[in-house]
Amino acid sequence: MNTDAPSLSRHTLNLKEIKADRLPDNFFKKDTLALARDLLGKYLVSTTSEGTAVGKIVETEAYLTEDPASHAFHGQTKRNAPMFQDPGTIYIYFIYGNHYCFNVVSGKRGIGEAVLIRAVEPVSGVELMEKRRKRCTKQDQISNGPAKLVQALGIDPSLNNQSLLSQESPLFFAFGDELAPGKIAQSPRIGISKGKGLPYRFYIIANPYISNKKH
DNA sequence: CAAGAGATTCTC
DNA sequence: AGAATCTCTTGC
Repeated sequence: MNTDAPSLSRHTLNLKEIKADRLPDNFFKKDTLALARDLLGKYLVSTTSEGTAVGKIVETEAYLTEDPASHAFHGQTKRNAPMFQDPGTIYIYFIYGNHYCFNVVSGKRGIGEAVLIRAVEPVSGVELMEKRRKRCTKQDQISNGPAKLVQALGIDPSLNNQSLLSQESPLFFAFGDELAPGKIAQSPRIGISKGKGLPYRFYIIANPYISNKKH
């Protein structure tokens, strides 16, 4: 029995209601590991000309300063400059010649920390997400990876370095499901070659939409 | 299923 | 050169 099955209310979500539930600015002004954990269960909302799509965050990773796996480890560069902006800044990077991944900047301005959103569970606008992920045939693989969710939600890479906290932002976070404390797990991060031992990945236990069920 | 490799381009 | 990935193919 899957306790994460969609509830009826999810099908009735509309943009106005979700906007009223936006996470406040001070939600992001906390320790980066705490933010990575606290974003689990929250909604990530993306509005485009095609419509609105919403995903519940089920997996995140923290990238800290003094962290060999972080893009910011060797200091500020043109690429990672958004990481050194205020918390709530969008950091989108291009990877492996094909893909984009989405992070929220965390921690104090100037230190270079962020939370990578690794997987979301489709909540609203599911048809739109399926359309954008045309090649994906399996229901639970529409948004179970950092580049997949960018595609599914239609996150525009040109949003890089903009603030999520702005009222006009087409991309923002909102309060979502209450999470029982026992549902959160922590593990090493995925796909990195340095900093492998650090348990900076957070996910919702037994959620079908996490990116890698083995970790 | 699990494992491996190609895709494809930007950054340092 | 190598990358905070995805997809398809191959082989068991």
